[in-house]
Amino acid sequence: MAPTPSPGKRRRLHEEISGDRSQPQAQRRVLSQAVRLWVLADKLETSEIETAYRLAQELGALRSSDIKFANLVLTAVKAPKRVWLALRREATGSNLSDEWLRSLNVLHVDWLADTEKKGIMQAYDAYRIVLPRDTAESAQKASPSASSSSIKKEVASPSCIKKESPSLSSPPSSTPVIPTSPPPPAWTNSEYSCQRPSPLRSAHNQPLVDELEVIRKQRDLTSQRWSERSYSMCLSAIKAYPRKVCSQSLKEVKSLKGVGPKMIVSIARPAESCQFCSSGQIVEAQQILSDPANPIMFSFMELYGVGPVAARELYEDGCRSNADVVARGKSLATHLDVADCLGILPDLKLPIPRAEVEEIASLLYEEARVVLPGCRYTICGGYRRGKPRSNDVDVVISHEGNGARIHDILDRLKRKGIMSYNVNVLTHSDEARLDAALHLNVAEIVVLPPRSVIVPHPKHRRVDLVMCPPQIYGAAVIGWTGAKTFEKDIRRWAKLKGYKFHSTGLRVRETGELVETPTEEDVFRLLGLRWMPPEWRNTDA
DNA sequence: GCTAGTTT
DNA sequence: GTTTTGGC
DNA sequence: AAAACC
Repeated sequence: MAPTPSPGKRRRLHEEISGDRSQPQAQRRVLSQAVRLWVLADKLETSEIETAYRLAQELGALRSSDIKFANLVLTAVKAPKRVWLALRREATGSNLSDEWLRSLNVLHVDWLADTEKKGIMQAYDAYRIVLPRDTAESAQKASPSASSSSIKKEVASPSCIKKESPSLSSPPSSTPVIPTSPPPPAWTNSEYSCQRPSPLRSAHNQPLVDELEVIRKQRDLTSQRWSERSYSMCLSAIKAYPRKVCSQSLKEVKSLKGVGPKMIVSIARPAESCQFCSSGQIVEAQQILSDPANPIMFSFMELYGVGPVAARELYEDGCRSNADVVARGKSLATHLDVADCLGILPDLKLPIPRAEVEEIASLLYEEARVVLPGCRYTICGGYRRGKPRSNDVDVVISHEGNGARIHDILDRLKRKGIMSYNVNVLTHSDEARLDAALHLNVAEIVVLPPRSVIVPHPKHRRVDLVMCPPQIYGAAVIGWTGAKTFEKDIRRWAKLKGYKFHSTGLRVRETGELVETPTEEDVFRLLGLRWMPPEWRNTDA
């Protein structure tokens, strides 16, 4: 069996990496901290090695104190065999396996010089030193095509994309989006994503959006908050851009709000040719994915209750798969019992089809209407934005000034065996002194729907049940519909207009006075925003 | 019961 | 050059 | 990382 690469210590994030991180901030960040460099000493003077490290750090990369923390190796040696022997020599002290060594990108030192000279991270391929393989190893190299192609097939078959449109007939053409009553406003180059329509998938630039998303996730993983925000904004600007990003449109792309100089360097060379168009890839995104640690930590972050810090910790603890996480036996979502948490974790990762979202929502409504006669409900979240499959179910229910009844609803759901876990109940009585009746309550629960035609194989599903009075219903529905960047921008926009926007209501900034918003349209009108149908709020990748 | 940090 | 970036 | 502000 192929031994897993002495998985133990791949690296421990930035701690072991002596990168003078106070310094490279304002620098030309041609490289990023995703590059952890180690230089092979052979054929280099001590001073040359030092210069290389210094240059790499100046360009924004990290200097690795030991090969075991690196993901990029530079060498002046060109003979693959010699490089391979030197690497094995270096690796013996750290007990690194051959397989581990092969996961490194080994490049000629010219890569660094050229990267500096051209002012943009150069693609690896032209500089790569392909490590030789001895015959014993080459046997196991041939096989994995079978498994990888089957995975690819599953990913590449999003026939799901336009599968079920809920009520209306299928769209005529172009974008796989559920038709909506009013057409969205025309595209504008705005700093605020809430002012322009964002489709589920970009008709012209989705591959580019996906590349940017890789970098965004890496910034998230490494808790670089503002950089992550910048990539979110850039990505949503390009997602909404109604033309293809190419050398012809480059001039206009450069003028897009949220697409600054660094992003332009990533997307297109300073010259009029376009890096992305020619190679189909952004070098840094490929670099991030080429380190096997990153996809693993990204997948941990998809688990309910795991954020950047926990993902990094899991990896450090030696976890490499979902099964490892469960086997580790530590609770993740802090409000769930360890056994419960680990038991339902696999289920919670599975996407929920639209029909099941609707089924679960009506189950909740059946109980809610008994407790709160005449209540209304709206299914929000990704479902409302037209996503073919959702990660969870968000339902906003109106109540006539009696949010305390949320516990009655939960009791009923529990008695019927629909609610399997109560994760958390937030009774958010924001500014309670000012508006005693205006409560917004959120129940974060896990539901196991009964078997039915629509749900032939019931799974545990995450459900957010939101209850609010009619006066803030519009704000709550906007707040729980998303997407994330849309929410952030509508709040920034509201600030600009002298309001404070929150899912618990729209308020005048100065006085804190509540402005009633029974419908979403009220919020848009009061903020001076054109109506944006939910299907066009897909600002995130 | 508090604070700090993390996650939703 | 400094501040803000959603706001709990 | 970008943009608005000063």
